[in-house]
Amino acid sequence: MSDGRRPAPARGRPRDAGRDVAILEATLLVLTEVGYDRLTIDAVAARAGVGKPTVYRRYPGKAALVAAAVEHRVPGTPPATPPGDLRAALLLTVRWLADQIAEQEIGLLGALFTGMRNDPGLAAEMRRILRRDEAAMTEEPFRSAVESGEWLVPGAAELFAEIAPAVIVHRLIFAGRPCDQPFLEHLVDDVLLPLLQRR
Amino acid sequence: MSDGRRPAPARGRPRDAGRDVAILEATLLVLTEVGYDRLTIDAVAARAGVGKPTVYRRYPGKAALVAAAVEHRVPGTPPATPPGDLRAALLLTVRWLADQIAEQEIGLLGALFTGMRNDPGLAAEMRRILRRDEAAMTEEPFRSAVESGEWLVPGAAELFAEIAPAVIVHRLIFAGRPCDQPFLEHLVDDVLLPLLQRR
DNA sequence: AATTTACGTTACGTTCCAGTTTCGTTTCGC
DNA sequence: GCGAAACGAAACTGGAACGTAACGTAAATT
Repeated sequence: MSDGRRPAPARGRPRDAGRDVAILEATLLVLTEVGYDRLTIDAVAARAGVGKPTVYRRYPGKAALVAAAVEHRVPGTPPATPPGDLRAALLLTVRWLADQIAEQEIGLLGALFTGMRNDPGLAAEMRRILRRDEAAMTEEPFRSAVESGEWLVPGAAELFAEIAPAVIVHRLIFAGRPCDQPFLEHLVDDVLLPLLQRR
Repeated sequence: MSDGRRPAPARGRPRDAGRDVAILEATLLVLTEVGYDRLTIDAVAARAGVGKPTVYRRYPGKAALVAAAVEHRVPGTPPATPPGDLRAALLLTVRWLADQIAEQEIGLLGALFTGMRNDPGLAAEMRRILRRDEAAMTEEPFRSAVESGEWLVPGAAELFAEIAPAVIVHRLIFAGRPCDQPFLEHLVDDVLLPLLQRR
């Protein structure tokens, strides 16, 4: 939404764009490290090598800062999938997805959990980002699959986006178990493939 | 784990069991209302109609209090399912599950998200509770289904417990959309039934 | 009755963090 | 060069919540 940039001051010293990105990247770092509620502006400023007023000059508070940081975040691109082998493509995508969630997104999901209670705007923003990432994620494996002449149930991409992240997050958070290779193969062979290729 | 009860004081005024449950129930109430991190001991004490030292006499801090409250919580019992109609049974169970999660468990999941960062013990405790609840949940519909001579894939109960809560939570939290009737029918017809009856 | 402990109330001191202000310095546009 | 605004450092105020201690009272054991 608002990125903290004013229309046209045009007078006096302009803001340092380098500090802009330093603040956002530091926010993401702190967010993934300690979670949303333990994130403090002081910690972000220190990590960014920046004074605290420099942060407050750009964002009114924690919610806006985190929203801007998540917005700024460039999601990793899913790996290119080999054409002609749907199982391998799904396995590759699911492994990449599990790594992404385990390494980065847990902090974002925690922010979503925490922030949605008091700041619905932040929650909506984060959901928008997550949808964007998921869309980018589901595009690749199914495009190559369809190109290979593979038959898939209609709405396969949506079904995948609905189930795969859910099950992975459920295992990581609620079960507290890692998404190792046997689990991912189970997910692909016993859940995803039967659903996507069902006729 | 520890429920804050001493072995055998046997002398002096005994602790009031009524206050015990009042504290735990107030904790659950506040937890579902404001979430884990915004839960304060003062609020719990006030809600329970109890002095703050009375809480601290029983639990050393927030983590132990929440753990005990979640332990004490009696999970709602899933509705009895009609035999001979697996689809109706699943639909009933899934609807009940969605209501449970939307009404109560979101606070618990938030506590899990928050607590796992600084208090692994609390996280483990909450996972144990969640497993217990899920076990109680999956027991009913599949017992009646098997009794009716319905054929199910081996490990059907585990598969259900792995997928249904995950997809429901994903929709509620990440997508921010309600689990209305069309969604639940989609979940049962397009995901659960095909997987459980696959041969 | 004496003792021991729980209880509520109230009042603390502490810590953490938010958000602001001040000040001296730096960097830009004009 | 001059003014305006950003910058870092630091100090500051205020609030919220923690956890503890002190008091008088209530309830149990012996």
